[in-house]
Parts: sequence; C-alpha cells; structure tokens
Amino acid sequence: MPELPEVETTRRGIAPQLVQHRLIELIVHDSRLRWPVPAGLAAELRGQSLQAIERRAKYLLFRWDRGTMIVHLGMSGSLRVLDCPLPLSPHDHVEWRFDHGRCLRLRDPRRFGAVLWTSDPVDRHPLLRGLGPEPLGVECTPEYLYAISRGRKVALRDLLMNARLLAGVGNIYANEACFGAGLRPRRMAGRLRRADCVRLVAALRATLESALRAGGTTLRDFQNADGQPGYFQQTLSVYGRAGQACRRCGTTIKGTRLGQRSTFYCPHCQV
DNA sequence: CTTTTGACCTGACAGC
DNA sequence: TGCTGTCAGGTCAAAA
Repeated sequence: MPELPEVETTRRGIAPQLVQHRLIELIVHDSRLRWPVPAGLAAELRGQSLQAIERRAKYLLFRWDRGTMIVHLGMSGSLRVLDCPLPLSPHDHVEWRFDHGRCLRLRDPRRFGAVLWTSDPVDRHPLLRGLGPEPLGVECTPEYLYAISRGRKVALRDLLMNARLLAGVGNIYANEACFGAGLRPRRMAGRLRRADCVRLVAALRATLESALRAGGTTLRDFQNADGQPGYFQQTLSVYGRAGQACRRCGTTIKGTRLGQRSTFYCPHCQV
C-alpha cells in the first residue's frame, strides 16, 4: 500500500500526538507479521518516552530512550492514533498505550508489515544499510540517476523502484514519474540520456511533493492517522487509469504488465 | 555481479 | 448464493 508520500503522511499525522509521551503498555494481539514482533519488545519499551518519529524510505523510525523501533507498513498496513478503550478491529495487531490516554494502533490485514527493535545505530540495521538515497534528498540528482542507470538492462520503472538505488518509490509513483518525464516505463534504463535524467528527477520530485500535499494516494484502504483518506488518486495521470483519456492529450491510457506488476502509460505522451 | 521469479498473506471483486 | 480466479500500494531470498 504505502509508498513514500503515504508513509510520510502517516508520520506527520502521528508524531505530534505521541512524541514526548511515555509508553504505559505495549499489547501485541498477533505477532505474526512479516517477521515476528520481538517477544521482549513489550518489556523493553515499558516506561520509555518517545523522542521522535523519523522516516527512511518506507520505514518509520520511532526513537525511544534506549533504542529505535522500526515499523514498516508493508502492502496493507496503517497506523492510527485513537482514544484507548476503543473496540479492536480484526486486523489490529499491535497497540501502544501512552501516558496521556491515547494509543497507537497498527492495522495490517495482509501482515506484510513489520515491527522491529534495535539499540544500535539504525542506519546499520540490515534492512536499512543497503538503501539508496531519498528521492527528495540532495543526493538525488540527474547525474546520480544517469550514473546508476549505466549498463543496466532493466526497465526504467524497475530502476526507479529499486530500493538499493532510490529509496521509497513504489509502483504508483514510478509510473507517474515516467509519465511526467515523457518516458515509457519499459524504456531500458541504460539507454537514458542525460536530458532524460534531468526530466526524470524533476518529474519524480514534482510527483512526490504533489502527493505529499494531497496527503497521499488512497486506492482502496490507505488512511492517515486520523482515519482520513489521501486525495492524490484524483490527480494520478496514468496509474490505474487504463482505458481512460490522457489528461494531457486525450489518448487512451494503456495498461499492461511489466514483470509481476501492472504498468500504465500514455502511448502519445511517453516515448 | 544483474535480473527475474517465487514467496509471504488476506480481502475485494469479476465471472460463472 | 457460492465457488474460482485475479489482482493489490512491498521486498526479501533464491534461482537463472
């Protein structure tokens, strides 16, 4: 489900409500996520204060007094802040109760998400160590994109989705960025010219920033910390729009399959 | 090394 | 109504 804009929207929603508060109790209703929720986490966290919530790629990093809790939302995860004694939904797996009577709940029907703990520097954690730069950070330049694409035979869309090269871009925004740059998702990455990379970086930034302003994309079940959907789906140029008219030129948007995932493009605007 | 494929898991939806 | 097949925003591990 959530790509960078949805994860960042979640972070911005929950952080002001929870930071500087102390954890009363962690309740794990179902520890079977992508990896088991660590058995000792409840005992470890009890009494610690939440210092900050940061984001790296699609990971949320909860900074506690004595370590970092790594949370990933997988395909179907969402975090919400609620008043505590509210009834549980079937897929509310983990619940953090804080000293001001509010609680954070992780809901994740497909259980591809994760809740992990480390007391080491978090960027050395195996899941984070190999990640590429943030697409909205200063390292993501046309030169960088040009450099990492040399000699690669993968499709452009898959280059953008490769977390070791660029962190946080998923299928929606990779497709949207390709449209913004006027490049077909299947274009071989190694054949990009410098001018393509200039347009691509600009398109990627514009797409992600615009999605952030809209509070993310809600296709079926994304909701922010208050349970509200995002609105960027109304602005999507190609993703999920197969058979509809291109907003720029009116040509019918094509939907196909690239690898195991669907891809969308305008046959006229994208070359 | 790069690239592709399978696996994990549940729910929604289309079609019969 | 109920069955079957397909698809979904991620990403790791293994195979090619």
